[in-house]
Amino acid sequence: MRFSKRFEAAGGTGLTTLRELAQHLGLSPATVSRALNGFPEVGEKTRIRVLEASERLRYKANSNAKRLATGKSGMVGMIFRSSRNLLVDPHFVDFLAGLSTGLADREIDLVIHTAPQRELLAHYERFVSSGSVDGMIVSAPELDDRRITTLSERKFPFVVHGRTGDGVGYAYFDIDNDAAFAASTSLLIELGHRRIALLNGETDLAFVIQREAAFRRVTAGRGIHIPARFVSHDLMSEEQGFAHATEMLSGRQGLPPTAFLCSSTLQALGVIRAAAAAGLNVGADLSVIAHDDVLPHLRPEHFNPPLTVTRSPIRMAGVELAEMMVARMSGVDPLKLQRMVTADLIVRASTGAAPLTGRQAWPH
Amino acid sequence: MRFSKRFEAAGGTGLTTLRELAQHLGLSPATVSRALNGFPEVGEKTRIRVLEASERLRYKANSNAKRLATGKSGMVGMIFRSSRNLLVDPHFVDFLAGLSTGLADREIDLVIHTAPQRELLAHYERFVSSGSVDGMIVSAPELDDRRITTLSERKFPFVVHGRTGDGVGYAYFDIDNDAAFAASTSLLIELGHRRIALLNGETDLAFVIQREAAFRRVTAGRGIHIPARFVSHDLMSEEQGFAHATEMLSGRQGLPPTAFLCSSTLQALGVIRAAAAAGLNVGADLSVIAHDDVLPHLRPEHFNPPLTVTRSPIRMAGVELAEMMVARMSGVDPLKLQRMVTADLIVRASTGAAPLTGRQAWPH
DNA sequence: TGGAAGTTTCAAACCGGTTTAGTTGACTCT
DNA sequence: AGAGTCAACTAAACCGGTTTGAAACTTCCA
Repeated sequence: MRFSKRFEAAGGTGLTTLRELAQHLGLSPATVSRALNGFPEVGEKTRIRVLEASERLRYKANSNAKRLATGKSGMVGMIFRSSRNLLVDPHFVDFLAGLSTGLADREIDLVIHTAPQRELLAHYERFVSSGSVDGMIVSAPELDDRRITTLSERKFPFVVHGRTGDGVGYAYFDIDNDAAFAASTSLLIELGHRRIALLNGETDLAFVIQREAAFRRVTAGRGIHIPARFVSHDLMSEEQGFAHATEMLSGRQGLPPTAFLCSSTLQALGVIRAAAAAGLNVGADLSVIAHDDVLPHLRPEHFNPPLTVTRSPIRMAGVELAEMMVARMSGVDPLKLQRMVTADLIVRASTGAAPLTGRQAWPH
Repeated sequence: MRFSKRFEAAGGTGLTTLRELAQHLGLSPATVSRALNGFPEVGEKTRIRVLEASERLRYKANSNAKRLATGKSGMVGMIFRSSRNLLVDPHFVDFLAGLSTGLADREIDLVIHTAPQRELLAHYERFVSSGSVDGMIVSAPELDDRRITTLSERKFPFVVHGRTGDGVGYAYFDIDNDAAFAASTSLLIELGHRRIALLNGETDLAFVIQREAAFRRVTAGRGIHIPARFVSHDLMSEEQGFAHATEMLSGRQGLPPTAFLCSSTLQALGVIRAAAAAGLNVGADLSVIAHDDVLPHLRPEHFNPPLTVTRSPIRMAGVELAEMMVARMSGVDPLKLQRMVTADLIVRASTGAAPLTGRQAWPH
């Protein structure tokens, strides 16, 4: 038997180790390590010898040994709750795509971990204090997010996509949800709409609450009352958009809305389908606006009619957060790593003057 | 100063170590390690003492030390080429979603790594022989895929989504592309179509070649000639589908096709848009079939008209491959881990009898 | 009562790198 | 010539777990 039982059990791969390489060269492991890692205190000819031999013997440093010795993993992590399953949400997945390419540019790998809701925080703690990763990415925060408080307490580097509020102490990248939804709402009101519906996301998410607050502030400011049945909280999918729009347009509960404001282009797609089913003409009988996260294969400019949107690529957010994550890991003050971008309002054919019946004030 | 310089540099976190925990309990590290890992040779009262103390002191084993000692990482990896950027492709991303949830069920993490095309194989080698991961997932293989040969040579556990051919020696999960596209093609021919176009994916991918081979075999078998301009190879996106369909329908190069066979529902969406622009009625003037990978927010049954498809959820492939990966890592013979599923043909309103002009044989 | 067998526990080696704290030898300065 | 400086290299400690091989303590039986 060539290898000891212990060696086999330990997953011994029979690959070249640093010690073997050093022995082969008649050098100490220390020197070889330094030569390979580009430290200055190695002679030029020695370095070349080492690099050549390492190439020839196909030496690859054991990454786990390296991580143990340096205390750095070269990876950042992300944890999903298996219940809610963010991985089904295309917005989220597209963010992930941006993130991983952004990290790759900096030679950092992304570790994806999934845990059930009730164990979520425990997994965060384990991930953080086991040294698996050098930083964490938090996405879709809730208004009072315990992941964020946990990571902050542990003083572990992390960045957030979205933010729980103003004046927070962590690094984040977010769009100005308030400005975007205020602008959309104002546009609809200026077009004469008074019965405006909001198809929003699930209630506990911070951005959902922020968007809704803007919507309610602007409508209230113009003296417009929004009945409860005009606001829905649900998955931001085509199906749910269709279902809620169909219900609202049916008029079963009272006059239907003349305009829909959607948190996502998927929901808008559902609204358009519901409008078609109801024989309504989008852009004339009914106006639709959505926030556009720029999903790669869902182009609101190709909808029929082309969709009015507030636009901000979610993939870009991923790329930016990758950069922030790296900065954060190297100790940059989180307060200097807070970025909020405005989403541009792009007016297309899906919005138009409110039909006359829609201009009447809502009976209180 | 509480900690040594060395300690700080090594990322010393001030967290409880196994040795500290052992000292605290008046036991040896060996016993504590065994107690925590459920080995039988530990007294019951001792085990309870250890577990309680570990809980109380919030002990979390350092994962890198564990990995070094055991030679197992508990992670599997996936490498993307940054150039082609599979991460833009929703099919691929949805596969990833299935994969990561499937792996999570088995407590395995997924590591995502990105590398430029020309360094791709080197990164595979480094990933594999540095012990970073216990297994690799290969997606979208080419017909003669060097990633597969490299991994095979290294005898490293891996599974493939798709397959390079018949009688291969590695573990894979694939849909029966041949049967699916043969069935679609046959359906169109039986409906009287003779001028059939194929909108396919990028040329070098194995499934693209397999699908096209089936298409050509069935048409040729019925004596139908397919001119080169009726077959396109491109990204499987809505835009490209629209562009190719528009060009083919323009009739600039000769009679337009009366039917389109698409490798993806996205392309079909583009074809439908092109048909509308050309004033053609899908289902009557023009038939469209696509393969449906069941992207969560792109439901061909909601297209207008509802789309005839061959259907096989790509997300499920991810889940299945996760299971296979685990089996493969624990040494199961790869030949026992080969699975091919058939895609069901679901006929909807987008296919219909060929218009009379379409029934004429193609002039050779 | 002595010894075999079985159960718990421990000291030390090990995984494969990195880093500290020197040592060696050549060169410079006075 | 002797002290001081500097470049190049090394031995050994270290990161924090796991596992081997042996020792200590019980228990059981002749």
